[in-house]
Amino acid sequence: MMSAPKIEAGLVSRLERLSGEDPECCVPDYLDLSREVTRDPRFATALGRARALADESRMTTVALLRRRGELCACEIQAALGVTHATVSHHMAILEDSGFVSADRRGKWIYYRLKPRAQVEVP
Amino acid sequence: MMSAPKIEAGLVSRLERLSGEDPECCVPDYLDLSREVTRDPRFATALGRARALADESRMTTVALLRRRGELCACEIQAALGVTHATVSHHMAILEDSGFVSADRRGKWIYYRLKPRAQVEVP
DNA sequence: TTTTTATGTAGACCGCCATCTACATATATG
DNA sequence: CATATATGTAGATGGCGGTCTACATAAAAA
Repeated sequence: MMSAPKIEAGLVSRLERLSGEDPECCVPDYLDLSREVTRDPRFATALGRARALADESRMTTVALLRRRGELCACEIQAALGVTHATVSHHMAILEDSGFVSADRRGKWIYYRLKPRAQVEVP
Repeated sequence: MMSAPKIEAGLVSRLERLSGEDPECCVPDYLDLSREVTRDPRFATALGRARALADESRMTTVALLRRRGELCACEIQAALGVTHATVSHHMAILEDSGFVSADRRGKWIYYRLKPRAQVEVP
């Protein structure tokens, strides 16, 4: 959304007309309002968490962890049917977004869900 | 996740060993467990909702609707700084995933949030 | 009706990301 | 130590999706 597309002249004139015909009608600078929202640190967090769940493998992993409580990487690999490299990739994303915590016990690394495994829009 | 990668022989043997050495230890067929989870209709719904929020433009739109209550497409266009075609694309996704409802009043289509604008893993 | 405004649709482009292979690192075991 | 197992990392690749332009449709205004 960071490119610089053309805003139709009609839209601009309508906004100007709106703000002109009724002083009580607050027509904000929509772009600024948007920027204010996205500047909120919670916005980046929420977006990261949504992205983390927006993948079938990761959503499956979280769903499985909800049921099994704890799974090691190799069990997740078996469940997803992917390579261990892919599992490692996914678990890093789930850790970074705060969904899971990792706990190494010997050769194995066990993952479990952190509280509140959901996404809320700020 | 639907390709058919190679599962290392070591993983298979470990699972076999695990299930062998302790009859109480339930080592499920992980792939089947995964399939059971993803077959749940709520899984597809949750995944669709996560995907819907996993985009900066749409997350911004939902956040703005939470603050403003109601916005027409052209206002959303101004806020996002994209073309109307892009807005139309995004709003269709937000409608399909159940986040927003549309209400046509004259030339304008106003969008508002439906209750429970969040994503929960089934 | 003709024109303008608001939104939808179709198709193309392009960057991002999920996945893989190959190699590296960590841990345990012989 | 050497070997086997478990996981991490780097780089390549292919497909999905966000965005655009161009055209189509809906609704109001002239």
